[in-house]
Amino acid sequence: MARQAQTATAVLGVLSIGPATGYEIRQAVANVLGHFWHESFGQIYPCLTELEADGLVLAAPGERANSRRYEITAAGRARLKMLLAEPPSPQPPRNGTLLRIFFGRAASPAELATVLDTQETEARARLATFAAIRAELATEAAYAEHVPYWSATIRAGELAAEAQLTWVAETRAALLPPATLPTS
Amino acid sequence: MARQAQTATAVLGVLSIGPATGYEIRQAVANVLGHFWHESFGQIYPCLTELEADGLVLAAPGERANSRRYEITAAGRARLKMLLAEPPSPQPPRNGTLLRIFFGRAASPAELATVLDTQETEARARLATFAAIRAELATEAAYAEHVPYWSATIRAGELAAEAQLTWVAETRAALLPPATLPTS
DNA sequence: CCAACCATGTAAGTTGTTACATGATTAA
DNA sequence: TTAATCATGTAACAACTTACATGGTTGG
Repeated sequence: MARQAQTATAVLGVLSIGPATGYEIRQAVANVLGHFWHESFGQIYPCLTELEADGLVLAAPGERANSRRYEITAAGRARLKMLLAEPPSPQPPRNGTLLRIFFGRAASPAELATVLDTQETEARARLATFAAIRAELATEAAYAEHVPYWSATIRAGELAAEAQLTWVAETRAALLPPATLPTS
Repeated sequence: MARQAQTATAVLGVLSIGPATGYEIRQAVANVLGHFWHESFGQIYPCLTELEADGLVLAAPGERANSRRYEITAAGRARLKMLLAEPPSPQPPRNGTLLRIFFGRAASPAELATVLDTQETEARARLATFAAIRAELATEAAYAEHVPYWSATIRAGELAAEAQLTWVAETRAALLPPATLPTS
């Protein structure tokens, strides 16, 4: 139960919204949720097999040959509720950018500037993606009950990205010699 | 080179500040840097052995029996500079809290409230820790050259924690029924 | 008909954690 | 003297990724 509990949570969660094939679960995880949670094929299929064996999901033959559409069972919903109530197992921090800044004295200013530029570009790209997702969410009437939760999730990403932009600006001013600024 | 490259960066980075035993490296990583980067014993010792074989660090007998104090070599500094210049390999997102919020419709409001409370407590604790580290940094004259970099790293943590507090407040208002508020 | 996509699954390999084994030193 | 801390290292295990193997379906 401890094993793959986190993957099971994600898979059951997706199925709690509606039936899906393994492929579609992967797609769902790769889209909105993908900005906060990652799963790969190699985990999803074995997990589905296990969940089926435990009676937490049911497989029906899909529209295509060899495809199976999974549905969550009542037991599956109960399990999901349990899993959601468990305290999230913290992922050990591994922030490559901050590792580079922390040991920044051993690097050259040009390298630090690149790190900060990349960080800024990525944060802006994420904000743009979130804006696009929000626009899409507004038109999806079918999932109206879920929208507040999805919106809250996206909001976390937006605030984190904004904090990152603030940090980049502050850090540029603090660590980079003014001469390297492109202005004037 | 790809293998354990990230661990090697952290280990060489610590040694670029001063000589240390494997145990001390672990300590260093567990303290300030530990809020942004994690390494375990099982990685550090084999990594040191490899680095020594590659001539990037030198081992001298330490003060205690069976202890070895490692020093970075010129080649080690050069390698560190290279590693710091490489783009950080992104860690796949696995935010347990956001996973729980995203599927929040399948959970009860009480469980959501707990998740948010935990998030808030953790963020506040982190801010307190960062304040303590800042106070300590101010008194350390020996590492004055590194302080701007360490300070920038801590600042990233502070901004992230503050963003998290903002998010918790917003999300409570958006997702939790007003009746569950403890006020009046 | 061919490319792109839908769809499932496995096997090998890498990475990282945890527990264990061992023992010296220091402070209470 | 006993607990905590310093110190190193390994072995087993768990988690996760990647590449591979396979084949159906749809649209241009």
